[in-house]
Amino acid sequence: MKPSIPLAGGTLLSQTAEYALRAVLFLADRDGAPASVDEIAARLGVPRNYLSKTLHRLAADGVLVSARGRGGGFRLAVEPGRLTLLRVVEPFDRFTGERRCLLGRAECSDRSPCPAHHQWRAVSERVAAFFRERTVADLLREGPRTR
Amino acid sequence: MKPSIPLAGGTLLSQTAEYALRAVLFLADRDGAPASVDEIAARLGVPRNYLSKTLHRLAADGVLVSARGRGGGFRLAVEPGRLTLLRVVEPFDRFTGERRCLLGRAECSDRSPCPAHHQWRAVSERVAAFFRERTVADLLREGPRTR
DNA sequence: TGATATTGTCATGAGAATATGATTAATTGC
DNA sequence: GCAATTAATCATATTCTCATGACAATATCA
Repeated sequence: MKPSIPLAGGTLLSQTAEYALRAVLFLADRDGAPASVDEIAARLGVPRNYLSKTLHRLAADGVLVSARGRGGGFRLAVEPGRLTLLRVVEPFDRFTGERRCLLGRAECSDRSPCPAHHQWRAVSERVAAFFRERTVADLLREGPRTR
Repeated sequence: MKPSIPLAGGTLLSQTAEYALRAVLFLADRDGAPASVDEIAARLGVPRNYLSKTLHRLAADGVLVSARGRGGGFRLAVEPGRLTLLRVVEPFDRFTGERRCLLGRAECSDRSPCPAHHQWRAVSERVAAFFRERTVADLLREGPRTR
């Protein structure tokens, strides 16, 4: 298996979700022109058949469109500016907003929080919001928008 | 295996690291008095032998102190105010600061960034900073400090 | 010394994530 | 219709995570 190449964001994304995101960004850069799995896999340096399944899944979810035969391949099914990162990533990594209480309290919610609740919530919500709100176009646009 | 109970931080921590963190928080609350694996496992509702290995690892890393025999158990080896979350979590989840370029650019660094670089860095660095800078005491202290 | 409590270690297993290779199915161009 | 191209699928392998159960090692107490 892959030895220990660090994931793109620490522990933020599984390998599969990272492949998906990178493939989508690659396709978004080509603006409409379809690319074959072979080409994408070679460009990204990821295993071909594994990527194939991943892309197939994205197509099933309406993120990509696939076409067989000559001149076929994959292309975006959604305009980059309307495609959130969450849509790309959620078929592979479950990004439930749910959190479990770190202190193991039976009762731990926004209304009756344990001491760690708000701090913990703040970080994980920040990450969730990033994927929920940023679009593929945002990532390709230079502006930092570091918020 | 565990079916689909959401992890404590979305995808931020592995199950193992979450066990470790919760155990450490539990111990920090007891202020010095050692607790046995049996007790901790029962309280947290996590598998006993698995937790045992996890705690052993923390002891080997100097985060906990273990003692066998009657009256033994585990206790913190470090004052909660000086124990960062990173020290608790890093034996299990690699939290390297490294990131891989999402666009697959050969050259992608802070100095010559791809368009996605800064935005991606901002999120993952936010998470890394949380673990690096917050201490166990911080999590037990009520204050939101939501920064 | 012997009973008991406790951590430490080992063997093993199920299941998920990741990966590879071979084959099948659909589409296009000639 | 035939060859080429390309996605889709299938079978299988490898490695990692999470977990369980048994037992060994060590410390305490009476």
